[in-house]
Amino acid sequence: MDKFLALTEEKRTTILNAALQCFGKFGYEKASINDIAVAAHISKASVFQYFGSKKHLYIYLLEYCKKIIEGIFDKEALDSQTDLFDRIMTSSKIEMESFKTQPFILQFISSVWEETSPDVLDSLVILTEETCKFRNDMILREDDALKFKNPEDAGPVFQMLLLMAEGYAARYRGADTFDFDTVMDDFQKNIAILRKNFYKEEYLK
Amino acid sequence: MDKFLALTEEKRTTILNAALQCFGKFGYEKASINDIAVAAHISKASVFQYFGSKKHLYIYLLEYCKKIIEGIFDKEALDSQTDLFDRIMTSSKIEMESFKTQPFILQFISSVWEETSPDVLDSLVILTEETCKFRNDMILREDDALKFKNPEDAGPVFQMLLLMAEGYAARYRGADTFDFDTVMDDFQKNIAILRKNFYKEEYLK
DNA sequence: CAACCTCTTGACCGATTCGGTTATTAGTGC
DNA sequence: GCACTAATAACCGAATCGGTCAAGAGGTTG
Repeated sequence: MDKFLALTEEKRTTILNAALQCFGKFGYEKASINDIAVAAHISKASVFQYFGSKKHLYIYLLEYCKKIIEGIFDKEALDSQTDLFDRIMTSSKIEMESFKTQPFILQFISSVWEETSPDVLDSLVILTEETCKFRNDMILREDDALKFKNPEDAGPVFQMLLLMAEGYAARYRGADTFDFDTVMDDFQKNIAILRKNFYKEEYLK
Repeated sequence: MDKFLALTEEKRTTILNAALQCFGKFGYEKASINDIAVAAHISKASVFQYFGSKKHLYIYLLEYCKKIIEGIFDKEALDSQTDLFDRIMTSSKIEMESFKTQPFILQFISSVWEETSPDVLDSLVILTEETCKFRNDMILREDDALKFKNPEDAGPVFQMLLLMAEGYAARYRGADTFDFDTVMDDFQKNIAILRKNFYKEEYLK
C-alpha cells in the first residue's frame, strides 16, 4: 500500500473514487477488480500492485471512509450548541460539502450496511461503528421541544427531517451529476417553512 | 413462457420474487440466472425452460410490473377527489398494500431507472413510462393551497412528503422483513402533524 | 551509450462462473 | 408396466474471476 501512497493525489482520488463507486453500486462480491480498473483508467495489475488483494482494497476503503467521517464529525462537534433546525442545517451543510469532493462515498457507506459477503463481514464494523457515532451526535435534545407550539411534535418533525435527508440521498444515488447547492437551498427552504409553522411565535427571530 | 404459466401461482410468485430481488439488487448484468435459481429454490435449467433466456425473463418482469402498477393506478384514480393529505395518504396506503404481497417490486422498479446494460436498454421504456404516469397522477392541485395558512407552503410541503416517501423506501430497501403497518402508522402520524400545523383553523375538522 | 531502477501493464494462470443445452431422471396418469 | 411430462444433473464453450509475472516504457545515473 506504500506503492499506492507514492502516487499523486489526483491519481489516488481517481482510483479511490472508482473503487468506491463500483463497490457501492455492486457490493463486494459482484464488483470485480476489472470493473474498478476500467473505471479508474488503469490496468487490473496496477490495482493488485497497489493494494495486494481485493479484500485489502475493500478494507482500505472502509478505513478511508472512517477517517473522512471522523474529520466531518470533529468539525461538526464544534458548533453543536445551537437551535435544532440550525443544527440540522449546519451539519447537513458540512456533510454535503465534504461529499462534494468525494461523490461516491455516500453510496459506498450505505452499501456497507447491506453487505453480506463472508469475506469482509468481520471488517464492516470499522465503518458501521463510525457512522453510528455520527448519527447519534446530532440527536434531538430535551430543550428543543420547548420551542414548539406542541412540544410533542418535536420528535416526529426531527424524524421527518432525517427521512427527508434519506430521500435526498436516495434520489441522487447513482446520479452522475448532482447540484449540491441547489439541493441544499431546497433543504434550507423546507427547514425554514417547518420552523415557521411549528415554532411558537416568540422563537421566530 | 406457456410452460411458466402452467405452474401453480405459489411457485410462480416465488420465482418472480426471486428474479425481482436479484435484478433489483444487482442490476441486469451482475445478476446471474444461477443467483435467481438458488433464490427461487429451483434449478438453473428450469429458469431457461420457463423463460428461454435471461433477456426474456427481464422483459417479462418489466411487463409484469407494468401490469401491477396499472392495477394500482386504476384503483387509485377512483377516489382522487379528496383533500391533499387524504389523497397522499390513501394512495400511499394502496401502494403499500399492493407491495405487501410483492415485496421486491419496489427495489426492482427503482433499479430499472439506473439500468445501463445495452442488452435491455431498449426495453426499459416498458416500465419507466408507466411509473411516470403513476407519479403524475397524484400531483398537487390548485385548490389544495387555499387550505394552508400560507398558501405558498403547499408546494414545498407536498415535495417534502414525496421526499419522505422516498426516504422510507430507501430505509427499508433490501431489508428482509418490513412491517408495513408500523410504517404506515408512522407516516399517517406525520401527515396528521403537518396538517395540524399548516392548515388554517377552519379546515381542521 | 550502457547500466540501472521504478512503475505500469499485456499476457497469462488455474479456477470458477457465465448463459444456454441436453440427456437422464423422477413423478404422474392410465 | 408403459407412456408422457416436468424438473434437473451434468455438461458445453466462452467469458470472467482474483491473482501473478515477466516484458517493456521512461527516467536517472555513470
